[in-house]
Amino acid sequence: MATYIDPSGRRLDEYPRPSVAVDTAVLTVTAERELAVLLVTTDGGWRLPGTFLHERETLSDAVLRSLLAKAGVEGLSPRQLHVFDEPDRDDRGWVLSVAHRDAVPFARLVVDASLARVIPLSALPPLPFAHEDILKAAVATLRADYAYVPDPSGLLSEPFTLRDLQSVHEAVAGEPLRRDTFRRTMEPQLRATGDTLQGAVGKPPRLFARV
Amino acid sequence: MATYIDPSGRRLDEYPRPSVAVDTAVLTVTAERELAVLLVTTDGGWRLPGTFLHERETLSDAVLRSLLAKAGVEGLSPRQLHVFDEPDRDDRGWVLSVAHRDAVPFARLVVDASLARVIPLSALPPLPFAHEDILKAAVATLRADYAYVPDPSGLLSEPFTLRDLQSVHEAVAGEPLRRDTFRRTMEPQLRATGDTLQGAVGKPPRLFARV
DNA sequence: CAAATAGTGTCTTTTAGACACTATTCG
DNA sequence: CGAATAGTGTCTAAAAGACACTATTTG
Repeated sequence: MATYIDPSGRRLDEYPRPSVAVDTAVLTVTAERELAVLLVTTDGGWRLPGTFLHERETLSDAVLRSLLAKAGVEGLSPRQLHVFDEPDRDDRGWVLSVAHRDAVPFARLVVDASLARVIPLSALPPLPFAHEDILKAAVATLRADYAYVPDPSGLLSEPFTLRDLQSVHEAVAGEPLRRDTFRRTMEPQLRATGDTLQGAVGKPPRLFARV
Repeated sequence: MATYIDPSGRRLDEYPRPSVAVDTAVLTVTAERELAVLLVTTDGGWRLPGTFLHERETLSDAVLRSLLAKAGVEGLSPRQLHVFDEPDRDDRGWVLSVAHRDAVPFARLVVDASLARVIPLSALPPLPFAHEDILKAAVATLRADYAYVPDPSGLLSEPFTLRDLQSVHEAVAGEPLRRDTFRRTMEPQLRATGDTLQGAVGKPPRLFARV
């Protein structure tokens, strides 16, 4: 890559540099089938988990590091949402914050309740300004991902029934979905295991897996 | 916003900081109705225009500064695409590059041909690796924007005929569009000026403006 | 058998695509 | 009038939505 040249001839990588942080909205669906987000608490308030970028670390690695510490979760695949220029004017310095999103099964989030909680979106505490926007963007992208594809983030453990899958999709969408249309959209994208789920009233549902 | 706390108790904003650059794909449609991109030349090669972020400057301002210098264009509204972690391994340091996209009428691009050119996508020279990805993402978002909305980036000067509008949309889409479907999609979103364009063969087309 | 849930057939509505027809101008 | 382009009616195809029916289990 060519060097960026400045009219003054100065080497531009010698200008002052910003601190770079990552903040991540980790979304999940609770056992009660509510869309929820991982929040951490500091100074009595709540915020999305984040950290400063360490030297030569990738953004993705910084996200994973911050989440491993706060939610004991590994193997995520964070997705970038947006860079916030001025995350906070009264902060201690010049900070860029790169917002990320991830989604993970509730069972894989192991949080120390004194540091972090998984909180349903219906019971959200006040968040720092930019964090509300990050959360909105995170939910919007998750909804787009789930609109036509069965559980692309693997929130549901396999095998599952179509009813289970629909309830997860409804939690993500935040609204009820039509049973027949949902089945016709999703079933062709699933693999029937050949088994059925026994033991409940009614016709035993077939079990499916992704791909 | 709460302070980011480190297990070691170190103030994380005292870690080494990356240089932050912006690179922008400025797209336009030429008089020949070809989708084209602004490229700058350095060391005999071509690349997307970019610059390092100056102190306390917003990303958007850095994009505008770099484009004002290279294409004499003002009043853009750059849109973030993605942050590249490792824009170049053999670069002189630790650099994050924030990719942007913008679209501007061809007539407003005033380039010094020895520094920069507007080059149709059909005649693209080799670009640095990440820049090809930026360009792809820029085109994809522009296509999404233009799919159902008449010229949202204002590439066409008003007033215009539906034929003109369609040719711009075809340049963006990279494929021919159906005339009747296109009209039915776009006309309800336009305002007829009440005038027609005189002087050519055939029925004089009505003139429209956005909103 | 009644209740409950799974799974499907089919009609309607909506939207996109295809095609051809009418309308108005220039030369 | 013929050629050219603008604008529209309408049929068809595909997709989404609505609704009700059949199927299979438990108790």
